[in-house]
Amino acid sequence: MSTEENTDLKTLLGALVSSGHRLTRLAATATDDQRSPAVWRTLSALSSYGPVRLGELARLSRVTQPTMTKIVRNLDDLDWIKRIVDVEDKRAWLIAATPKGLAALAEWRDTLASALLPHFSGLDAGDLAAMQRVVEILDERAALDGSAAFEGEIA
Amino acid sequence: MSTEENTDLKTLLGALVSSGHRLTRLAATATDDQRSPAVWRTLSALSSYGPVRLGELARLSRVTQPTMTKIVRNLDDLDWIKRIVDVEDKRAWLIAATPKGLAALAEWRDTLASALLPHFSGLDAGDLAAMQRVVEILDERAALDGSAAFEGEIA
DNA sequence: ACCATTGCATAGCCGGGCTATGTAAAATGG
DNA sequence: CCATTTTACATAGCCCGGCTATGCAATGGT
Repeated sequence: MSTEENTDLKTLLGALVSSGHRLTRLAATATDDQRSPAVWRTLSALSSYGPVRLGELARLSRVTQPTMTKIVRNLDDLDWIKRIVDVEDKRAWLIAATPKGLAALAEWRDTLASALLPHFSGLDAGDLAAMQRVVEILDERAALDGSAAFEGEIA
Repeated sequence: MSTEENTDLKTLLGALVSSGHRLTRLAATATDDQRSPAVWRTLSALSSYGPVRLGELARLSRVTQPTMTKIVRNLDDLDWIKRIVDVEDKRAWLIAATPKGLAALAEWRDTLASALLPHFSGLDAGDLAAMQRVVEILDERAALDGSAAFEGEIA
């Protein structure tokens, strides 16, 4: 991979992050959403990884443990997660999404996507394919396990 | 556009927003960044639109005016923006990015993108093209003017 | 048994979000 | 011209998600 290609990828990555920020605000204003990205991100992680320790959930979400403690307390109040005693370690909690939480996540996605639809009308099949591919790339590369595993393979 | 295609686009949009959240956290942890997405988003908007009123900047960024007042005060303290008296209206300020602010934005993008590169190694030209296209779509559709203009054209 | 490490909660701070309110300037209408 | 309404921004207060630092209890190692 030449320097020029690296520069192109670099430029793209910077632009992708910026565009993502913009999309985040669009998403926040497109619906009367009372919850933050952190809530959905956390529920999404629980949905993907199943019950995990609070500290591990923090790691997966790339936030510090006290931050995750706060988020989890919030989700607990909503009955969107439940705490499970980790029988192997009395210090630890396993955090699991409840059916109510998963339903809320699904509903959020649906409501949000519906609200965003008008902003993205008129895209052709090629555009959809591009979006699909980028989602795949991000899910693979921005996920902690995926990223770590990939680096392991290269190194 | 059939219902099925709408469903696919809906699913994609929801996934894209989620993936974007994940990328945001990756970006936040990939660098020792002391500034938030709001700072960069605002500087980026000023870079794109040139000097605008504080209220208009809030609108462009999809946040409320008091929020933007805070962000602008922050940027002002850093000498990354300057306030310009709007000669047409004594109540209003024009907010412009300073060269120092624009340099900081460019440096952030470079530093961030460099830090992200290892996570995204091994992508092929098709992947880059997909990312390029998605950035274009988001910039066009998530931007306030672009989105509004497009809706106007359809209606 | 003792000590270091680990897991989570708490404390404190900051900034970005919001709604509500206040002040001054500008626009509007009689 | 003047009273009223609207507009532009600042301030206040609240909440939440970030962080670092610290505390307490459990666990692991020697």
